Amino acid sequence: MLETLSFTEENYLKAIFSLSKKTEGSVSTNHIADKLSTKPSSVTDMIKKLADKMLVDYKKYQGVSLTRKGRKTAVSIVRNHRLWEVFLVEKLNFKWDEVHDLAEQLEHINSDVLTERLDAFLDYPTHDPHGDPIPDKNGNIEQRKSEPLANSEIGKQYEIIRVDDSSDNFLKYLDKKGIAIGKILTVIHKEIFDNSLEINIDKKQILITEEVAKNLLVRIKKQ
Amino acid sequence: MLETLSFTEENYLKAIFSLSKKTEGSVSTNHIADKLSTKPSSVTDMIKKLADKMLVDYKKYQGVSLTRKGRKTAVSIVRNHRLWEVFLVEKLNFKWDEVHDLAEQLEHINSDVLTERLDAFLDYPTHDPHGDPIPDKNGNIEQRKSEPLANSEIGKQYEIIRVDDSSDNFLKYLDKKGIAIGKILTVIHKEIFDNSLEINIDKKQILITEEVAKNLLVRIKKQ
DNA sequence: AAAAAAATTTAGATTAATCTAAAAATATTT
DNA sequence: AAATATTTTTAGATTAATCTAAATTTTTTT
Repeated sequence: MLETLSFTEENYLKAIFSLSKKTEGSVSTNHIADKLSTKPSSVTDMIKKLADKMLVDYKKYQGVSLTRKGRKTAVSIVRNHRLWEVFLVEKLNFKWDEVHDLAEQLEHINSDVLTERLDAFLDYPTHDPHGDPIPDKNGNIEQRKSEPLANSEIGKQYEIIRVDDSSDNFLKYLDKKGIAIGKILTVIHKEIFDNSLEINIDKKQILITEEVAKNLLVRIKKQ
Repeated sequence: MLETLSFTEENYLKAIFSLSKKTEGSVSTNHIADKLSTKPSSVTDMIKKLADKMLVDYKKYQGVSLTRKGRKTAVSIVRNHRLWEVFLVEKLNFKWDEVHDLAEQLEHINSDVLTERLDAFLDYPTHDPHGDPIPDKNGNIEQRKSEPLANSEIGKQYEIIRVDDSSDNFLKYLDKKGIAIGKILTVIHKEIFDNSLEINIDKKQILITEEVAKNLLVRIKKQ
């Protein structure tokens, strides 16, 4: 069904998939080049190749979007990536800031059987260590409602369910502050001047900047 | 220490390592080409590249051998391969005839930390599902003494500790006959005409051809 | 030791993925 | 709507890994 793609082709599909979630619609050549740290001319070449394989829709100068087939492939790679991240954290005791690069390699191992066995071995996890949803084997992605903590209201209680930035530095910062997926926090005060927040978490009061609050995705716990 | 090598370069090192165990000394271009299903001219090109990187010793028309550095790399890939095979069989319930191709991909994931974590997670296995020894992290390979069952003596009891052919077909044949690593057998009779063996295993008497007996490595249990 | 066979290397092409520099198209500003 | 800036594509090269076909070296046979 899904033909064999090169490592590089798979990475392009994944990049386009990831970018199209934000841009809604077609993705520009420059964006892809940025995301993959390559040059726009290289992107144009690869896009043509992917278009020949019916993985993307492409009209010159108009950007690209994934076809159904392209999306299916991309989602399957994302599924692999997130399952391997769970494996690395839960079974091999890696920290959540250490797993991305390894999962980038493991995700390209192409075997449906392996993926399903791994899924079962991990007891069918629904989210990866960063709170991102793991697509099911049919490619469906459960979308939990969440909002950035930056949009929160004073006095309300929230549960942290996801991070929107998975960079090492951000994750290590969160560790240091004792902020983690699943924790409950209450917003005490929002500073009008710089939008920083005073929050209560684990019975301690801490201050976080707006930048941090934008990248913490939460859902309301109770009023 | 060990620079980054391409997938292909790693496979050449592994092939040379594997072939030099049998040939003792240097490995010929044609043998490598056969092993990797490629052409001798391609092998020559790659050998030059590996020689430039000080991974092999090479003199035109004289074959190649691994340098200390090349051997170290090859052994580390073999270590990865065998650890992943153990993982696939013990944790993901694959059968021993199903793991080779997956391990061929997993072995190239380049992370010492990952390897050591995996080793610990599997509780430091010493042998893979085919009975091949897993090199330790320093590259030492424990050599258990063994002999082909074809060389066995009548009336003696042996333990099966390794298979010398890991092809799907051979492994499936062994499954069907109830022959597995760790089983104990007694040699009842050897037919002079074709060197086939009558053996007793799990209280059943079965007949195996010389070809099979050559590929079963055993060690004596008691007289 | 000469001839024949086999193994190995070289020369020259090919494919995938990339790049730089220049050209073309689109978008933005005045 | 013209001029300018930005984005995207094309043209032509480069590198890695491979191939075929021809040339060379080594080995084996006679």
